[in-house]
Amino acid sequence: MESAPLLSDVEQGLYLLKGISGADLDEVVNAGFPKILHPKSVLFRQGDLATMFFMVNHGRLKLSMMNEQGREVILRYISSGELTAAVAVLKGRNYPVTAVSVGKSELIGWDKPTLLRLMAKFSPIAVNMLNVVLERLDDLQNRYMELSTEQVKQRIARTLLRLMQRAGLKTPEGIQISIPLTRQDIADYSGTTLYTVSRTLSIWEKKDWIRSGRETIVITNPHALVAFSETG
Amino acid sequence: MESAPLLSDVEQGLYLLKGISGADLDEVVNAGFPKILHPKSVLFRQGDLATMFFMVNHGRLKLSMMNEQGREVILRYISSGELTAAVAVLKGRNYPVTAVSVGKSELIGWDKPTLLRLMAKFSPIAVNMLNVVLERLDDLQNRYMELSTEQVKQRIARTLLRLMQRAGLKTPEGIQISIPLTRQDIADYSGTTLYTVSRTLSIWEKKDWIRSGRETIVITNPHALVAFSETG
DNA sequence: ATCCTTGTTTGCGCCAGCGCAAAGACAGAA
DNA sequence: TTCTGTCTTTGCGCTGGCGCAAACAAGGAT
Repeated sequence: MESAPLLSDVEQGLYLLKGISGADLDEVVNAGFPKILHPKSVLFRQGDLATMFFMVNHGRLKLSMMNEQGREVILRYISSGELTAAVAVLKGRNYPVTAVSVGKSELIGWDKPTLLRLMAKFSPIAVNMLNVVLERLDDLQNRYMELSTEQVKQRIARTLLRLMQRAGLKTPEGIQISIPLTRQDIADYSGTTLYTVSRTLSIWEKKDWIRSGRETIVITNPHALVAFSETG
Repeated sequence: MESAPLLSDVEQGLYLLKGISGADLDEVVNAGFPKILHPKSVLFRQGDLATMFFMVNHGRLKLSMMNEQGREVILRYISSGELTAAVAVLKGRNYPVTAVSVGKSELIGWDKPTLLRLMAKFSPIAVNMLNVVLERLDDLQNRYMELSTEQVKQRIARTLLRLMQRAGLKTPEGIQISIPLTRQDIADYSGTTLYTVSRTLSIWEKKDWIRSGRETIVITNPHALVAFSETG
């Protein structure tokens, strides 16, 4: 196990830690266990008893579910400052999703007794946790509606735009999605198949809306993609 | 405006009011505004500023969203003791969904200042609100996965089973869903079309799994339906 | 009793999206 | 450099589900 990250390494504006600073922030961070995850390693699995919850300090986690037949559905990618499984730990439930590190990730984990102690001492933590849950419910309601009513191509467009907003990097060519994504990943996020994703991206590439390579997407014409995502 | 419901009329075991009893329960209920809704009348619309939140005392509300093209998606039916829009009010946001009374409903509504006052005075309220949100997120994640990975018939089966669990009444013939539902409603809940719902129900009726009429569904063979919903 | 509105069923044709299969492209390992 | 495993593309055929249209059914209102 590596040493706890330096305080200066802990990202500011974190969701969990919003409203906590100075010595308090120090205390909260030091009460947790630092954890390093290598690419593609599993942090926890859907169905396991939730004993620890985590905040991403650096890197990125993929949160997904599997159905009975083993088909994967990506619910979300989370990055610096975001939380996962806090509620499951608090309630003593099982993890509702599987969390996998995308690249190399650096996390801080807390167990339940620590969480309870910190929540009692630092009131912003409970509030911040509630906000996380609310924001996710809201997001999921919208995606549920999209999945229910929109065509596949439209949903793929929305997926790219969502990922662009959450993980976009400006480049001379356009905005690059900084998460390595296979066609299968995009399909699992959009509720379709890798073949349809591939065909769709090919079309958009010919239209110069995007530029794509192996696990790489650069959005060269966001405006066109937005228009398409809204009108089909 | 009619008078506040008698305390004896307020259902016990309510989600919002769990852990509150006696004079306290009285105080909370009396701080709200009673409201009677006639069948199919709109309580609030998606996009309106959320000024009041509600608890269903008797009856049932349909919570739905519309996409840009006007296609409706049913997110949930809620009944006695369940809450809606508490968070939107608390956060001063817009209602994220539209709420319509199914039959005649009796509600209690509270505004934001009252909510804040009650939350400060009665700590179970905040906890109960959090639990409502969590339960819905959990439910929605599962349905999102189903929508993403399962076939239409399977999803229709799951919809019937969900409604059966939440609104089932035992009858000599089987378990009847006590909500009047059109084929369109079932379609909006399952993410399909009224035609496909009609065809599917016809098939199941021939197999004697269900018995259906105008806005009526009786599940005569729940076991078969469960098996089908899990295996396709 | 009759009309009228709202809901239901089903035939029919269509097509968006699926998924196999096979070939090609890329990147890291050795 | 070559090999190997992973990822991507695209032709092809198929089908689940869509949606129009038209007939039928069930209440409620007058």
